[in-house]
Amino acid sequence: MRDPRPKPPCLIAQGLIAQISISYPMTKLKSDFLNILSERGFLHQCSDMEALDKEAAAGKLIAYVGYDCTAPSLHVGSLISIMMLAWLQKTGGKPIVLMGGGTTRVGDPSGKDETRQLRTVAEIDANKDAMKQVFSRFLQFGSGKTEAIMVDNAEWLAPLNYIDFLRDVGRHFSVNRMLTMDSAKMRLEREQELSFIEFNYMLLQAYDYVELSRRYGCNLQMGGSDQWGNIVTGIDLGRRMGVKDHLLALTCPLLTTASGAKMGKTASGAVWLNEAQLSAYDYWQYWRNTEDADVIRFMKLFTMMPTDEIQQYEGVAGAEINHAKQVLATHATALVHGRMAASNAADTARQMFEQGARTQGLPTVEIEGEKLEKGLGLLEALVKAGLAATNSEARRHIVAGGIRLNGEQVHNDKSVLNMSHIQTDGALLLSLGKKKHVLLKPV
RNA sequence: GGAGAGGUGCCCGAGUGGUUAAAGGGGACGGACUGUAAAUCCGUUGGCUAUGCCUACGCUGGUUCGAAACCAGCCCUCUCCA
Repeated sequence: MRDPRPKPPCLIAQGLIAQISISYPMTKLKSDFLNILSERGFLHQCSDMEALDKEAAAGKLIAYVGYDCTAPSLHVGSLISIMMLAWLQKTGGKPIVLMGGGTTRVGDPSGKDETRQLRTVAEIDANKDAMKQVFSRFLQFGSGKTEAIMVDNAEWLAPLNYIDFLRDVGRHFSVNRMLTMDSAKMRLEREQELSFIEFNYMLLQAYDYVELSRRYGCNLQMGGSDQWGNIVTGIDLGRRMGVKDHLLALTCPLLTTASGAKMGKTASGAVWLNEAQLSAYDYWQYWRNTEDADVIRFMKLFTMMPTDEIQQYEGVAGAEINHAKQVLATHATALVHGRMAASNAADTARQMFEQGARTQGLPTVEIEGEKLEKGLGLLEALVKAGLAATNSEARRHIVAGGIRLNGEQVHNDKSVLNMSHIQTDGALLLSLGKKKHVLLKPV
């Protein structure tokens, strides 16, 4: 689509985050919402900063973020947008959590190298149900003015009729323009396939925005910077389809660590928010291992710590930065798993790493007592504990000197575990490297 | 529909009949050093009941003592043409 409007003055080039604070010094922002977001480093691009500030100050923001149901849990990558919704609610706006029950059936090509396999509807629905729970930790749901609501775009997308949709919505889209958008351009440049179904994703997301605006008066869509194209397309579509509200777009930067790695990926996969996918202890560990250079930035983004408190940690080093990481981990974990779980994780880690003492708080795996009495091969035990994917991998870890049993390095890959290895706490401890520990408990 | 190029391990990418479980790089993991950080250095990186066996270079067959490599058919991607 052509955009007939002159570009809003605040529309900054991608990647030039710093410009926001230059062109919009904090004193000029009237709303708490934008002041907080700006101060904490959430802002990347905005379609009309002045209008957004005005609406926010007047308490008239109704904003949505869409989440596709591609996995049984959200992960750290989605956390930043959840935080934006939480801040919105705290500052008098109304958050809408949009579950992509419909759009996930199509698949978003944005930022993806290649087509992902289509998911079954049953899988999508199961994912959706599992994903929901985490939002209640961050948002107050209800029907009040600032209470959050959750909707599923399958509600209006699933019943769409193809011909009607083409005539009502499709005619507003220019393929010429769509091909120039980042999501499509990347595939085209890399000579990778972009299937028609994915190509349609943009239309559906644009239509979502229109529908949410009609149904709930939604006037702001937020998301990661990779969503910019989809979001402004929605704004455009809204104008063409006669939406009266002034629709707005706001994106946050796509986060990488100071050394350039994508946020939220570890060896064992994504950093999931649901306990079922990743224990609170491991979640705490993820944040504990933050790089020095990221601590302050992450405190601002992933905790609700007041900024003056965060400032105390600015520029610290050595033992102090280590302490700061613990504070970060505990605050971040408390948001997702609750205060209890967070402080338990912190205690467990303190005992394990600082005192070298094992505790019951470590991830625990149950094994058959009978098997242990007969003698359980170390390789099998490591696989059972989840410390190795296969016997061969377990063997390699042992040979490399990465495995410890009750704190003692093991060198023999033929070692056998039995009841004599059980310690007074009724379990035995297997460790991989310095950081991964699992208690094996006979049942 | 026609012509050409291509499909190799988690990713990129070399290999065009025989020590090829497949060079090199990236990533990841382990070790050393540290602060549970970063950087650096070293090692590992298909599976198994393991001096051997099985699986693997898009799929299916074929040629051969022997195939990722040669042949045929099919599938998929890209480029140009219609």
